[in-house]
Amino acid sequence: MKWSELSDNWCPVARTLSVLGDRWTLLILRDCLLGLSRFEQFAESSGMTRHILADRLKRLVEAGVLVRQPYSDAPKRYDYILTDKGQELAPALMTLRDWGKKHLPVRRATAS
Amino acid sequence: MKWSELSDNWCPVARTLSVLGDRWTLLILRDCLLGLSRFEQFAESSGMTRHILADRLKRLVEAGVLVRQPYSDAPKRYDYILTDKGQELAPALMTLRDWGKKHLPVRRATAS
DNA sequence: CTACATAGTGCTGTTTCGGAACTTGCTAGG
DNA sequence: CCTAGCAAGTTCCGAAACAGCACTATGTAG
Repeated sequence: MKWSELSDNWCPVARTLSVLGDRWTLLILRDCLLGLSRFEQFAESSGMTRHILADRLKRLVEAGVLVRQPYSDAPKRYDYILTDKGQELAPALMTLRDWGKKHLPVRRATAS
Repeated sequence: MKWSELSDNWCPVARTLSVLGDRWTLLILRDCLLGLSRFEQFAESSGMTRHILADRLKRLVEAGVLVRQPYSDAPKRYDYILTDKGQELAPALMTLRDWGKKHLPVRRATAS
């Protein structure tokens, strides 16, 4: 089965994953919840390629999870802001964060 | 950045996603929470290819999210069972389920 | 006119994935 | 013994997705 066919699945979990179940999308949502809103910020924070980032942002806007708000007219520039719909995913991210903190400690020392 | 490099990320969300952030893994977890435990059951329920399924199950066992318990000696056969660590992901799946129910209604009529 | 900043696109080679067939180990039937 | 069937993978190949880097578009500053 192709991934794209999941959007009409009987299972709401599967439908949700058809929107944000790929490798990078949830990372973008994390950044949004951290307050980031611009292309270059997402690119730097997540480390994903600009190519994929552009695609994911477009999909998230189409899905109504983000909105694209102009913050500059001169060179057309946009902020990507979470909608209420997107905000409602915060609890899931929290759970994933707590799970990672508890079960996946960093292996390489990062503390000085 | 490659996906595999995410496992040492400073962010616990990123580390969690390095384990279960790909297209099919959360669907396997869903099936586990629904009570499925065998290869063929996962394959049929999720619709993913056996190839990918075998790989994901292996990863989840390595990550300690599932355990592989023999249920037959004669032809060696195994159940894949959620560990406590895996059970702790249930709240995240619930959130995704509720979000899907609320925001992603099925487009094709499935009710009779 | 050059340099810089933001937000993407295009191109190319590498990975991963989808689909179907094949393998392995064992049981059941003829 | 020979064939069929089941469960759990594994192999192979073509297709899709991805990583990395360069390049474009639009505007500002010097």
